[in-house]
Amino acid sequence: MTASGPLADPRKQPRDDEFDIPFDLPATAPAGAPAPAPIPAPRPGGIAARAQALANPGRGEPSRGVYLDGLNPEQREAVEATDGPVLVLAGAGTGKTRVLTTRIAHILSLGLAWPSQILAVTFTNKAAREMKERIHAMVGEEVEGMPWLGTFHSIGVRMLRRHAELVGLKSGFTILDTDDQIRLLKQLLRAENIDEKRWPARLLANIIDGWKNRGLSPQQVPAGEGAAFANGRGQKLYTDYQARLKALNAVDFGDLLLEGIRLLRENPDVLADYHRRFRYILVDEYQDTNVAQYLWLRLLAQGSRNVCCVGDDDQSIYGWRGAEVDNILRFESDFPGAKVVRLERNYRSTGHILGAAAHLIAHNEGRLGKTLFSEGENGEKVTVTGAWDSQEEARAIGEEIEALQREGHALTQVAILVRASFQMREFEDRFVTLGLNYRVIGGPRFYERAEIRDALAYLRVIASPADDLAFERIVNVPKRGLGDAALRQIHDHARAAQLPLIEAARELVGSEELKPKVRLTLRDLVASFDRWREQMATLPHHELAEIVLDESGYTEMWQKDRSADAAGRLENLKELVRSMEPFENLIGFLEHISLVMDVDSGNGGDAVNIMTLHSAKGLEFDTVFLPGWEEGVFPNQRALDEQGRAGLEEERRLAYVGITRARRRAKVFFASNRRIHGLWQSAVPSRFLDELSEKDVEVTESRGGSGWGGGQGGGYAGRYGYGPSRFDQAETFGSSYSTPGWQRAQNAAKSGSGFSEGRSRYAASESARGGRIIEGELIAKSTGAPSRFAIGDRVFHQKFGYGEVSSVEGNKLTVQFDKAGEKKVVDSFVDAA
DNA sequence: ATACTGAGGATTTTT
DNA sequence: TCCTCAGTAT
Repeated sequence: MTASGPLADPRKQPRDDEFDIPFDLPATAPAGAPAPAPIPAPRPGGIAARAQALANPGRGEPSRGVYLDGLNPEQREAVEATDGPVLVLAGAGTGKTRVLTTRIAHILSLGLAWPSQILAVTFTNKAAREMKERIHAMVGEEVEGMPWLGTFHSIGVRMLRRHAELVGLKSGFTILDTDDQIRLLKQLLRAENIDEKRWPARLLANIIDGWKNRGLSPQQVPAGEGAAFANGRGQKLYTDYQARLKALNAVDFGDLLLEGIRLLRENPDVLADYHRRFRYILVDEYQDTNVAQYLWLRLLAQGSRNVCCVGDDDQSIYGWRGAEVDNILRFESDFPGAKVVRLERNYRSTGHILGAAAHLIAHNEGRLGKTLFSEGENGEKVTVTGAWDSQEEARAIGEEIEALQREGHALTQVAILVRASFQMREFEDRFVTLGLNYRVIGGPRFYERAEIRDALAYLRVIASPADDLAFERIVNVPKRGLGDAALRQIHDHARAAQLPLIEAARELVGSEELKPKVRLTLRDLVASFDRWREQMATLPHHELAEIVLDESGYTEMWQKDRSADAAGRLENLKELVRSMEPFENLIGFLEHISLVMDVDSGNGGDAVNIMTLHSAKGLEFDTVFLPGWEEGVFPNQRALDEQGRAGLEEERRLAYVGITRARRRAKVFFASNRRIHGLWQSAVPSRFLDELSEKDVEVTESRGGSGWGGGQGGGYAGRYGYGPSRFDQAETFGSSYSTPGWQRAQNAAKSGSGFSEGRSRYAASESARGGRIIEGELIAKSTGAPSRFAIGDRVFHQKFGYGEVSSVEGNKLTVQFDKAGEKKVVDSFVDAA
């Protein structure tokens, strides 16, 4: 097996023998070791033996290890129930990961299985990495013998590479990401003469993904659904798409599972091998599994039936991408005789936070029901604060954070969790003004950046010349005069001669068909690729990457670019090259990148975390700010429109996830007016606010004193008003929140001074003026050392690019940025241009 | 082949 | 409002 099956840690050179060992022998067994059938004895001196010795000083009875100490009774029950199916319902902060990792350590130390006989699946690489680290902490090096610890996708690839021929692929198949997928679909749509305006490729990609999530092959698509796209051509397009993938020897992410299912179903011998191999199966975040993943798991679990799924139905927030909460709700009937363990003891949050969250989530109907409790203090109440508009919301949160900072709290322990990323901007702008360090988590991913994808495309063409999608991507990047016309010629020839694009190009160069200029350029390009491919054998791959980027003119292209982000892009390219170093070779790196494509974002010191609620799942912070709790924003209007009650319940689970991220302080905000897509809209507080238990909530005024009902000349309360909405009539709204601010707001709402469409525009300009006044005060207060910049200076800012200083007040500058417009920034954030 | 212009669309995200 | 994409003008 030289075409490299990926290992759980792709940075290790794939071992040649990995797949040649019979499945019922452990991959890690030393040569000549006895086969551990049916139950392997602990190897002398092995981890299991050591653990047993530790656990049972003076006794021969192997039952209990030190690692079990400190588990509560339920956790211990979940760890020790090794036989048969187990469902662990683990509420937020109840030690879910701990149970999972301890269970693995337990299985290993009792010698119930070799490391290579345990299948442990997670959703994200991050989760897999963490699990691996924690197991390592418990059992040491033995974790290195666990090749089947990984994400659904990485394990899927591993199986497919081994048996590629059985599903019509070659082992070196490439994995397409969403971008490649869409470009391919665009080609298909064009070939079918389908109007891409009416039937966008992106939509088709989503539909196909949806089918794949549900485990449906083209033939299995329900007739009605297959007809829904492009006047009945959906199913045909799906079929064509799969055919194209096969022709390219490629798969998309969905195929990694779908083809895996097909492989197991159509090849009983292969399935039987895996049944023998996997004595124990563990699944993290089971509530997030989709139908395909469920089917895949069920196939594999039919062997040993020792399957342990850990999840929390209340934290199922990925329904929109195919996750089926049903999978967890149905576990007991899917796996008869299953043991269900509930973990309800929360180790993370204070009583008030838990109480508020529990009361909220109790409004959902379809749930298994858990009641979290903690033995800690009640702590601070959850606060609910109204702001006039989103700018003021950001200002109020900024001030609270500065206050926390003054009290000595670390910014890394503060998070702002938003529903949608458009909400982040307001905070970024505000924090730039304040000079408050922040980091956005989850934004555009490293690998999605154009420059990274371009660089990778070059490397892909070098590594696998038949990668047409990669070739297409970079054939004219940087611009070298090989435009549409030239590409079409190459395409035509490739199709006629049945060759990959780059080979077709090579032949065309030798003919008279191309214009002389094009011919020369293309000849150079083909020659360059030949040269690079030769160098692949002699040069370390990261050096090769550097050479490729330089010689292709790619680096130069960005060096010449004067736009704001060019510097950052060059930095990203350097980072990419750096990240290649630990890998054994180019192939290994590309394999890793196609599945992981995630570079550890260097923890840039003390900074506030800004992220979406979705990406906050699994994390925890001392203080959590939850802005934007308004009807339409959260719960999100589209979720309600498209998914109805199910959508509302998922939004509510999202709210639950948000609150339960907080250890000590949860602070909810809403704004009465918000600009959405450039239009000011008056907003109604989210129904979720009223679903928080009053005993755990305190309604406060925004700290800046300029909130609704607050200060700033006492101006806002009178102008404040809700637009007409069903929420106004809702009975729950007549709640007895009793702070002055809340009551004033209610009075204002009842007095009928709600804004009409026209007046909400008026409100917008008023609020904008209010904003500047506040900002003026702040700036006036913060005059520090005189700035090193003067009016008229040219400056460069990491985020906004080049600009000219138009005013200087202390260390705060007002800069007219060429691209980003006028911004106020702290001078330490800019450099002289 | 590239630069400009106007329309349209704009959640959530992993692999 | 602001960004992306497609189509047109140079």
